[in-house]
Amino acid sequence: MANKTFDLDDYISQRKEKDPEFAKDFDTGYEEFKIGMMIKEMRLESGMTQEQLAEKLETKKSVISRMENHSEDIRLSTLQKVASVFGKQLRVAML
Amino acid sequence: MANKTFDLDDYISQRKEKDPEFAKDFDTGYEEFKIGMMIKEMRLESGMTQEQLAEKLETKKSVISRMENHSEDIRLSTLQKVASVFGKQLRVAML
DNA sequence: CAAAAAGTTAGCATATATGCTAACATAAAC
DNA sequence: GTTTATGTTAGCATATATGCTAACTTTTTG
Repeated sequence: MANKTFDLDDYISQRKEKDPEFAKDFDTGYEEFKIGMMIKEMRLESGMTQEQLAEKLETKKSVISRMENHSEDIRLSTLQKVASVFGKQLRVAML
Repeated sequence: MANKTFDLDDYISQRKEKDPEFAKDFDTGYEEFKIGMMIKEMRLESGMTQEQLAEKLETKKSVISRMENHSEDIRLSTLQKVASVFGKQLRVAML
């Protein structure tokens, strides 16, 4: 799983099958919820604590917690910073 | 071309080959520049003026121009609104 | 259990995306 | 070449993402 491609929509659809509660939240339109999930997944995969991620992003753990849990929106530049910490490239597409 | 998948990185690399000036701008790190290009491409493909797009987004044409040309960053929610106007789904991935 | 580590939340400060107007520039239409 | 449509930019107002601290909760470790 170290170098997997994390596709958000795939993740969502798979998880919706297994977890009806999750599906409900997502369908209600909590878009940022999934981004937070994504960030958390990547952090856990890389074995980091919130504080370690925060250090790499030159911020504080409270900021990471907010991003993962209940931030309402996020800037593209912030997502890019996060991606780069994980050695990933951010890709944005409309399809 | 009506329903094409617009992959940003592919677009960038293709264009860099043909247009060294563009490549220079991109490599300098103007990340938002490419998002603006993407929005403009989609608008033109759908045959809209900036003003028409602005109306659908309930804003003004000056906002669209700024987004397309020299905005420095953009919120994910804004990108989602734009995508939905074009009947597209926004996809974000780190890979 | 007790202590330590990790994560959460509230509240406020600051930076910046977005909203808007108005003046201007450029291109299209006639 | 003069309207008309379209696009650009500057300046300012407003909304909100992000930064930070401190108190708290939860989990982990011994």
